[in-house]
Amino acid sequence: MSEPFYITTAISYPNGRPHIGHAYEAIAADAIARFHRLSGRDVRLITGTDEHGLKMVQTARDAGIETIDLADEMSSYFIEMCNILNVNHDGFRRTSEPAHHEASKALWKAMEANGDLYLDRYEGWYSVRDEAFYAEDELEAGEGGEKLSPQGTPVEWTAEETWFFKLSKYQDKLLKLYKENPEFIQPESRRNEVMRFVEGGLRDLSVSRTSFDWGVSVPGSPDHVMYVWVDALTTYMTGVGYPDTEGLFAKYWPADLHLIGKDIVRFHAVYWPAFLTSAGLPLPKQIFGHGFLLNRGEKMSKSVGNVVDPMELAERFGVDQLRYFLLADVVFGKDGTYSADAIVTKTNADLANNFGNLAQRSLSMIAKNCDGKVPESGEPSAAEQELFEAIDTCFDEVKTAMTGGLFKIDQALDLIRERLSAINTYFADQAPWALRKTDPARADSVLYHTAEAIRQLAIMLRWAIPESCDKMLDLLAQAPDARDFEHLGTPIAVGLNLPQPKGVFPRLELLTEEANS
RNA sequence: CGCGGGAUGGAGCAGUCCGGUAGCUCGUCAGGCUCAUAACCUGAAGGUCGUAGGUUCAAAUCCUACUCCCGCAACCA
Repeated sequence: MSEPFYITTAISYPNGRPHIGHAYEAIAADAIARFHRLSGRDVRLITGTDEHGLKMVQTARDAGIETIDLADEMSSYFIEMCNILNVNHDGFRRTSEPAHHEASKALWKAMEANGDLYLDRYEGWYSVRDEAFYAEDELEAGEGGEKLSPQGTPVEWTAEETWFFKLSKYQDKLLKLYKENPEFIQPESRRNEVMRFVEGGLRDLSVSRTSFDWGVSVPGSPDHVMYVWVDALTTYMTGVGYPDTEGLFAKYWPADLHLIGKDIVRFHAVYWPAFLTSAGLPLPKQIFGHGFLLNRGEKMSKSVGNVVDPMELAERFGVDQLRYFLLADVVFGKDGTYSADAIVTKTNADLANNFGNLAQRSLSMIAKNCDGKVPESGEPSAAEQELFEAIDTCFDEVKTAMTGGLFKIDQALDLIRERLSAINTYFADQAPWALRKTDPARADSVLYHTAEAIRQLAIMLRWAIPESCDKMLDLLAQAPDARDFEHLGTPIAVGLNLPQPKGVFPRLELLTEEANS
């Protein structure tokens, strides 16, 4: 039985269409999931949408439609995005689903049974826009002297009855958790931020609202709905069958990784483990807060008009081109920058030139000179030994980069790029087109080893750009079930009939109007 | 003293935790090859690593002070 690996993305708040940041997170999660699948692990990837909360209600009201209709429409775009980007999830959970309501209530009851929930009054200046309370000294005066939140949104004095979660009780336990498990929050900078926050003291958390009813109702308190984060985080368990703790849950929980954006690290690294501890459930092994993507160095923003639809990018540049760019060009964990120019440059250099052209030049020689069959391998010379030693090392290094708990995705791809480049160097040094005239057997040997090297690299790269690597492996006539990491050691068969080679990565041209966008 | 991120050859970045010949990609220049997607290979030019001090045999890397840029609002991972 292979070892389970359970990974989740954050669930997206769908009061707008998905943007490049959602795509980035989904792609990264998919790449990590695929890597583990290729390694033979039993992987489960769950994503979804967090559809509750006042903003959804308001957005729907503004549009003149029912909230659920808005949720249906918007979540469909997120599902579509996953399909288009080849994000191969094992479940798309929506918080509006009945099963999810059941899961959230079960978690609530478990926390209540542990004595961590109590009813109290909450009074303060509340901003509907921010869905947050503010202290008097945080407020600012507006132009007419009215009170505004620090974000400049209107606030009103609100007193409501609300359920509290005894977060304060978990301060020491959380700090102990962070200290004993440095990998629990990554990268390092995020971990430091969280630790500082918790060290500063935790207050009990208001976990219910009575001001609207679009959410999961609180068991025994029909006037209350749960604070969005209580039910949003529960999605990770809904995705493995909770509250049923047999079956999927027993197998996959706790999650190996919650991949999230850096803005919601606090909810995942502080509230979530506190909730779970309270409910007597095991904690996820790691929270990883990735960075944000900046459009040409600027934060994307509707007012600046630089919000980019990831589906349009995929359409324009290619799904794998977009995936490769985001995974390879952004240091995982840090903020990154994207632009049409950067995507074209990076994917042309690494995919079209370094990889695609390598396949094309070698496979077309096989097609023309070897009757389209994989030629005899011959005795490996020192050049081949050196090449394959480098490729073997590459896989070890890639594995280390991807499984060390730090997910050095960009480094892993860089290692692969280096080896593809090494194959190009090998090919040019050996010059099989010249050997063809002087030593045909040796030329065959070079072509054989080049094909074999490409086969291995295509397998190694398959988690990042699955569709293209599969095309590449099609050109090498590899069976669909012979494309996992365990097949790296099964060399391509001599005499195998290869299809007519054709380019896998077309070169992209940057359009004039894209030069500055 | 609010918090955080950043400043490294023309551009974009890694390296900074655990001091020891400054690395990668793109671009530029010169040469090679002609199997290939104007691609591939070789070589070269180009940086006193934001500023000023300090520690050290030695600092991009540690310490101190300072300057500049960007987030921490909104749509948002």
